[in-house]
Amino acid sequence: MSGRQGPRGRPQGWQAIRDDVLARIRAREWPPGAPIPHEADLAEAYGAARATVNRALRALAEAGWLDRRRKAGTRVALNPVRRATFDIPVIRLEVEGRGMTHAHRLLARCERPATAAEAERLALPAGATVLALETLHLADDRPWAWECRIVWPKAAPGVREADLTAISVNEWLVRNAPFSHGSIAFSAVAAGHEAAGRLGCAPGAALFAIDRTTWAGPDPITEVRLLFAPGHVLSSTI
Amino acid sequence: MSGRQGPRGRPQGWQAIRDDVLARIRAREWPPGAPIPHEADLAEAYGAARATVNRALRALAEAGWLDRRRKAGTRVALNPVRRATFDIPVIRLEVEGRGMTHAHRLLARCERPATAAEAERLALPAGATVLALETLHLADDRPWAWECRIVWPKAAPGVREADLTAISVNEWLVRNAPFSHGSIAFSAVAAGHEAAGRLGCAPGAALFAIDRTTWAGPDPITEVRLLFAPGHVLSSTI
DNA sequence: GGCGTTATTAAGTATATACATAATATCCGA
DNA sequence: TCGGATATTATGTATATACTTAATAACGCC
Repeated sequence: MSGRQGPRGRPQGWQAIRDDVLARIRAREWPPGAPIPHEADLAEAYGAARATVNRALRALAEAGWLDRRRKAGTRVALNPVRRATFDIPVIRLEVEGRGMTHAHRLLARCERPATAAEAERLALPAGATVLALETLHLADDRPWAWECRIVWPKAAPGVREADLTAISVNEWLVRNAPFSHGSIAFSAVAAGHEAAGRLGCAPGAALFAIDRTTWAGPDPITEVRLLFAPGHVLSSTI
Repeated sequence: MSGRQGPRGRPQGWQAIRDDVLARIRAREWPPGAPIPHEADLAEAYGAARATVNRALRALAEAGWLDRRRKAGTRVALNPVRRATFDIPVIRLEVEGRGMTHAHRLLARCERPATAAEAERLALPAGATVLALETLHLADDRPWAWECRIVWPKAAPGVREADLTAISVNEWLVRNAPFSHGSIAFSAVAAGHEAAGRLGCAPGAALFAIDRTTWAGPDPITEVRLLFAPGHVLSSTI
């Protein structure tokens, strides 16, 4: 949490109000569940306009510290749900961001009809053909992540023609097939024989997995499972 | 992405501007890296005040779609970094949210000097005494997560006296020792013998792990490792 | 007392205006 | 031509004002 800095490194303006309110919440001056003064009162107390106070309180509400409802007023959140946010960049950038060099190999590429399960999950029309791709991402020439993906070419025009050995599907899609929404799930899975072979680890090793599905409006673009080499850690600050 | 709804379910006001700008970005009318019109121009184009346009563009910048810099103007983000945000509630609420009943058992509790590694990680004073706790969380009477935690009582006054069999440490800390910041990391680890025993799974099974450290200003509050029973999935929408 | 209508309230949004700030662009002198 | 001072510019923030909206509270009727 930062902001415009005043003479002694303290934020000014709405960020100062935000920080002061947060300090009072932390100090239990306004305990969880308790209502805090109205915007108008706070505005007067801080000698600021209501819009400025609104900006500060809105920021705290977005961060999960306050619950705000029209007419009901503003209350300190009862269950201080903390949000962890993870940036999900292109794999290449993730690797390079750790000071390693990235490379990828397109291990397999074929067009085939979607399986029943895939068609179900992605709401694909019956008998739809998908592009199935298998990519190995390398960091400093060592296996980093194994990517198994299906793409629905209808929702990603141009994939068929793209040279996916030069640019990874991952990156191609990010740049050429913007999605409107999707889901992401993290889990831990035991390496199967195939994964173990790809990633150069023992079968049964604990692997970090990311499953992601993305959509462009009503159309599914892609579904992917990423299995990372053992030891992978996804971290963030809260 | 939602907002105030107009007659046909379409957002109004600044959210309409946000959605329109986003649509143009998606349609490549403003391709990645390209500058978009100035706030003042957009305001005129949309027939709105600059503050309203500002609100819309700020929202898109926070979501990672735009890069904004004073004087330099506003550009479509070159690397559309998508952010996944996870709510990190109290474990009890997470379990109950899935329609199961939560219970916990305090397996161990002792006060001991911090190990060298712990003191290092948490910047504890030499020879500091920490409270070490081991808790098993149950969902519908089946193991859900195994929690190994150390707490620095100095930064969490009252923990020593708290009845941690009635309320889990997890929840006690959330309610009584608000933190200012911290770190969180997700990974996959193989179950050791102890974890396997606690969670009722085979040794070597792939477990989803969350490591978290929280601070109250300069003081470390707690460090915890959560190992979830096999099959645990952390999901979110993006 | 129970229930539906109305009044009130506090947040949400929109606007015009003004000034601040951080980059960039320009200019000018050595 | 280089480097530093200066002007310019787009965003960032603050303000007063006004109106909207959702939810609660009050009211009055039956």
